[in-house]
Amino acid sequence: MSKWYPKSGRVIFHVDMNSFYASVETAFNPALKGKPLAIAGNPEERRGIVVTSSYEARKYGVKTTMPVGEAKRLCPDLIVMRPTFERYRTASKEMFKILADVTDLVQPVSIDEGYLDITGCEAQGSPLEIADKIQTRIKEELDLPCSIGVAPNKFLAKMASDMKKPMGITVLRKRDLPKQLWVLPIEEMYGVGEKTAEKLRKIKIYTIGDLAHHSTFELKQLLGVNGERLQNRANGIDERPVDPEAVHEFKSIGTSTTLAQDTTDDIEIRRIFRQLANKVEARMKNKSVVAKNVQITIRYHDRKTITRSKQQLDFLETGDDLFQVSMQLFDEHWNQMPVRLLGITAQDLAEKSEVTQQLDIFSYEQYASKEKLYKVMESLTEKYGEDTFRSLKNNEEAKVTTSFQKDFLDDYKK
DNA sequence: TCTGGGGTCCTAGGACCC
DNA sequence: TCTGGGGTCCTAGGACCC
Repeated sequence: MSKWYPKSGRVIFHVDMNSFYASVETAFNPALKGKPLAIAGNPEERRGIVVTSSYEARKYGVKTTMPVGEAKRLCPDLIVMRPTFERYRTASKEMFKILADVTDLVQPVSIDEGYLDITGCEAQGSPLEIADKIQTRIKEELDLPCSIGVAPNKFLAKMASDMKKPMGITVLRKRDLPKQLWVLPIEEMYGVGEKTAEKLRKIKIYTIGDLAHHSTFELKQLLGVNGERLQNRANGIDERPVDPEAVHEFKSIGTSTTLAQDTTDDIEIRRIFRQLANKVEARMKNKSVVAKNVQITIRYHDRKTITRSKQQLDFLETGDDLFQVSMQLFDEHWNQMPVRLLGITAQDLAEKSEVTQQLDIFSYEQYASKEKLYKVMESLTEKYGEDTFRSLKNNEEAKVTTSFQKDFLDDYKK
């Protein structure tokens, strides 16, 4: 084994693209190079917040989620562009192709970042050499900057990639924690947001080091299971594997829109729900999934936001179904106040193929008689118990169903 | 200058069953 | 006669991340 690799444990990379949208636009149009650039929505439609900005713009104090008006005040020469997601998706695919050349153990976590587990890649060089090769290729082939964190686990790799930007490579080993990690203010820790930082400061935790050394009992009381998890991470403990399959295991598909103007108009609201339903349908079709639960989101004039959801008896897949359920939820729960945002989310998703197969088993057309179907259902209950039988009907154990079908059901079929 | 849109995970209460 | 404790499902909301 190469002397560069630890004798035990893993070597994890976190690759983080620097100001991704802005960088892609600049690669696409080099005339933008060196200019203060912000990618943002349209202020006329009340979508005018900065999504990403170039480093030149950041020098002026331009930040993500800042309203465009404010950003322009801070930086009068700011170039503001609408996002072009197709471009970002293309660039993202190319970037992940380069990562896949190093190892199969790549876990994309968003359009512009991912983890790699390069344990056992000695043949390709030391971790630093591999990181450098990745960074150089992404720069030369795609003209895009990235930062890479190199560490024994995901959390440390994530924190490390954040330490030198743009175009940094940072190694963070266990022995580096006191000097590199523990000195950071608590709000810079991944997983600690505004609310948690506030709670932690109240018990005199100001740095990641303070968190690492605090009473675990008190942290659990304050933050539940998250307290212990955050403390473990602060101590450099994080066993989560790099999972290349995780990207396929999505749990919901949703879309929402902020209205150009608040409204109480029934017709307008129906029209918007219709559009949202169609959009969700298209994305569900694209992934070949169906949904057992539908959730709507209503944000009112005062930004107060409610969600309402309903579990369905059957799996839903058409835009019509989504629209009907959404309108029903809306009519039941809308308080008649002006609406700012509306959304639909399909939840409890299942593969369409599995559900279809599952439905087959319980649809009696394929059996010689109704009695035979009943017999099958009885046997299923006997074999698996009532709870499992219910699960089968709910398609939670399609695999059991499949094996059952093989050694049992055939006898009863036509 | 007023705060987008896409997600995940966790918590907590009530219903219901055993 | 009015009472335990455990487990799961459903619903709503909150925190966090990019």
